[in-house]
Amino acid sequence: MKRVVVGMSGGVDSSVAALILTQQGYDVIGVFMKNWDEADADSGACTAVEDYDDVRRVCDQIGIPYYTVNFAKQYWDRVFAVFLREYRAGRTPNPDILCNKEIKFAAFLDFARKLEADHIATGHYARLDHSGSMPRLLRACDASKDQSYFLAAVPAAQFERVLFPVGELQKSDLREMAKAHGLATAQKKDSTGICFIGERKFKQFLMDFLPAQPGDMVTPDGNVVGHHDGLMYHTLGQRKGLGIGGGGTGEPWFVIGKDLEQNRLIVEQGESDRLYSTSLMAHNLNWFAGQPPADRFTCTAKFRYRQSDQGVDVEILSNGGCHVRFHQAQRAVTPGQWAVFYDGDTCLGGGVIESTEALCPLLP
RNA sequence: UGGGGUGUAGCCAAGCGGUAAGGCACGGGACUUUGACUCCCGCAUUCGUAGGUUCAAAUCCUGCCACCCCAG
Repeated sequence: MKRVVVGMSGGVDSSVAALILTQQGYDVIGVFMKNWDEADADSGACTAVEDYDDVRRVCDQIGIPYYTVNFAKQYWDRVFAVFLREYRAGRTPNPDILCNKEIKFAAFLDFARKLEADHIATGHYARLDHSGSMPRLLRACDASKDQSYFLAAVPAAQFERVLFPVGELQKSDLREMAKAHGLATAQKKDSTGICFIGERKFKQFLMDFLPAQPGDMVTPDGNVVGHHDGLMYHTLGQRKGLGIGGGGTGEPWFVIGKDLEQNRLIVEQGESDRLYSTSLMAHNLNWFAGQPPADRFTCTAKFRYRQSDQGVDVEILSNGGCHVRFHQAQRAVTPGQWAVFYDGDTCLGGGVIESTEALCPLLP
């Protein structure tokens, strides 16, 4: 009997993933990862305990053994430290993409090997085609839940023994299945926020690790219109949290840039053309096929989770990066985030956004 | 000190005798395995202040206060 170790979060998706695997005749072991040690007992401190309780309940219900494992050290070193470094550098990282690469499909994979597992599985909404020499990552059948974006940094080899049991399901059917089997998590609300850390007041959370560095908020022509507590607490295209309003056109204000040298946050009132870009440069590329489809190719891309697919022309550069030209100007494409490429339902890979070319230069 | 103007929520701002629009900000929620965006809901028993007129005042009258502008 093939053995599968399932990463269980305490949510409904991984619960059903485990259920499906038992139905398919696998020898299933549930494993709950605890990767974040709560520093202080503020908001959401107990959710990890509740989540593990749910994992235990579900595993008892479907009759599989369960374990818990703590990757807090690895998470901190390989994910969170990078996350903080990126923020310090003025970028906006995506910790969950890194988490998948470094923890769920690396540290966890190694752990499963020690349990002599043939496969690992998670509750991700994505599909893997194992028919070829290399695994091919495909979008989930439920397009509205597709999470392939978050998997774009994982080297293809790390997917060789991975199963995504819920990738074929519609979310509504998955909920029904959980309900039909009376799973403890059937009605549980989907969790959001940074993986293993959870929903937080983001600025407050960051402040615990990146102390305030107050500076001015200025318009593109240099008028000081307010003050900020630190550039790292804001990201491109952001509206909330600026605290400025009134006067002018009456429209809301948005972050359109960061001036690291002078520690100034550049803001503008209304939907600025300056928020739009026509191309980007990316590095740290990961291609599931082992290499890009060609030196130049056309495909679709996403620059953030749940964005609709955008047509782009990709040009591979000699330095290992790539230049991505957008068919249509894109709003608030942000350095540190990931550009992920698709050919139809196939996820080709992705890379970290290094810089963008503005539709309208910020400085004349 | 004369003359004029303005004072409505944190900020803009409608209102012009009939019982406080709207926007921004902010708060809450929805959406969402990053950060964002977006959407929905909430947000002045009260109109600088003290009186007066009136059935009824943010709206009219008077005093006072504050700020702005022009004179000087």
